[in-house]
Amino acid sequence: MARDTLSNLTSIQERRTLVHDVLEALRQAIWERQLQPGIRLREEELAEALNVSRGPVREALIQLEYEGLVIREQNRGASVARLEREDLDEVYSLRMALEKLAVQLAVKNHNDSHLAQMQAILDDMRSVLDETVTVQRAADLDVSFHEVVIKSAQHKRLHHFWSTLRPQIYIFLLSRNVANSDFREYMLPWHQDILDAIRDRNEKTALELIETHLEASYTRVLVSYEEFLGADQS
Amino acid sequence: MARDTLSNLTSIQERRTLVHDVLEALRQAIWERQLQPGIRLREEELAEALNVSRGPVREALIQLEYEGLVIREQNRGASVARLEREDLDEVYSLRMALEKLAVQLAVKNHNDSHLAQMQAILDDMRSVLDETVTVQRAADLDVSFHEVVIKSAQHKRLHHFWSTLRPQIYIFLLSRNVANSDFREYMLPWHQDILDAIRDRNEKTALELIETHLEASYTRVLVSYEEFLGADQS
DNA sequence: TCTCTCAATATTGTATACAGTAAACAGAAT
DNA sequence: ATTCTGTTTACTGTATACAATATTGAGAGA
Repeated sequence: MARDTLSNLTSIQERRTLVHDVLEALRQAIWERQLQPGIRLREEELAEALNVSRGPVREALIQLEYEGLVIREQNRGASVARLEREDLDEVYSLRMALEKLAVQLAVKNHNDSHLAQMQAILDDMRSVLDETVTVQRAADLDVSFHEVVIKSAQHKRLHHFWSTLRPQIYIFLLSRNVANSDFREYMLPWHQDILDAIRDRNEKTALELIETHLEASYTRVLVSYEEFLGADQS
Repeated sequence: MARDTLSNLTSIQERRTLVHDVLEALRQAIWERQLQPGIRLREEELAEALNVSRGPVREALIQLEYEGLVIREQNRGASVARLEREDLDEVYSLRMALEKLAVQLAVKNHNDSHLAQMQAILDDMRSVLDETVTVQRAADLDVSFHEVVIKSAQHKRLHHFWSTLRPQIYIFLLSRNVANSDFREYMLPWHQDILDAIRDRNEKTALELIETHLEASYTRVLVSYEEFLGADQS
């Protein structure tokens, strides 16, 4: 069989494990607030609900603890993490440190594929300019752009650390009340500038941009997340 | 019963789980190179050797994967990670980013206990000035000083991330050929300066010091670790 | 009424047993 | 000889069963 025929086949979806499925289900449920902060996550209960055994559930909970979505205590089980204002501060300060390193490396190490991926996300943002868009969609676009920046740094550990932060970043972004003006005035131009600076290998500008951009993002999210926390109490 | 009576009791050693014991055993074995890079880590084999079941071993391997000491592949099991020169670069660049953030926060958030802990470690370093000292001991002192700096930042996630890096940092430090001159010319004065800057809340100096110090540490470790890798091949 | 003790219960920690996957090998076909 | 193919084998992935721990609540004593 000819080589090119083979390479035209869409690659087989890699075999997934139950841990993976459980992880996705739980993350999703936490993001959608079906599983609210503080709620206990009993291994057996989850296992029954998801039609798996305790093993995969347990491993998923371990992973979720790493991601900061779940708290586990010795002999006392797991519960959905309550993310307070201080957690927002921690996540964003760490994110800042990681992404600053990332753009510095991205300027040197990016390749055309990375640039294309970033551009594709920007195009997606542009295409939804005139539609009303869900918070999830907005958060997806935002997070995925930054993930490509991280990837273009070509630094395995950096990517891994950042990925660990991602689910929490996502939670905070979900508190925003997105409007179309967000995309027009904020998401699109900033990200475009960052992409340009990386493409032009302009380290200084890229650094300044990511710093200002993340500061601004933090300020906005701080407002909406505190609102959310306040509304939650009453 | 009086309050002070209670507070005088040394706190009960928290109940440890088998995962914890397995983790320590495996980390130690990897550090001591009893388990060499590339060697396969079969769950059942380890379980038998350590007299536990596969469950705790499996969880320990997951944790060790996070720490970068072990590689796990779908359906193909785990093996001891080979840390190459690029891994050294990754670990140190990340470490730099994290510790820079740490000292910035430490300057603001440290308390007297942290300063005392740092001073105690410096005293330990001073006390071994005239003895011959093992690499392990030198690495312990070095790493533990930096850990206190991280702790004094009072940033849970930062500490957690750094702790994940620690076992790898330790591996690299173990490649050094420590001499007493190291302590006299290098470990003691630099760490003392960093402590002073943190105590004096001098952010700028603290930042410059940690940066120069880690650069210097990287340069030294790079030499000894490449030597080690070279010797290993032949 | 309050505190203490002790059993009952619920839930995690651990062990064992079974199922599924992938590498390794031997034999057949070319 | 070499490539293919089926079978074996060794392991991880998953399920179930048992042990240990921590919380709860009821009853006894002050």
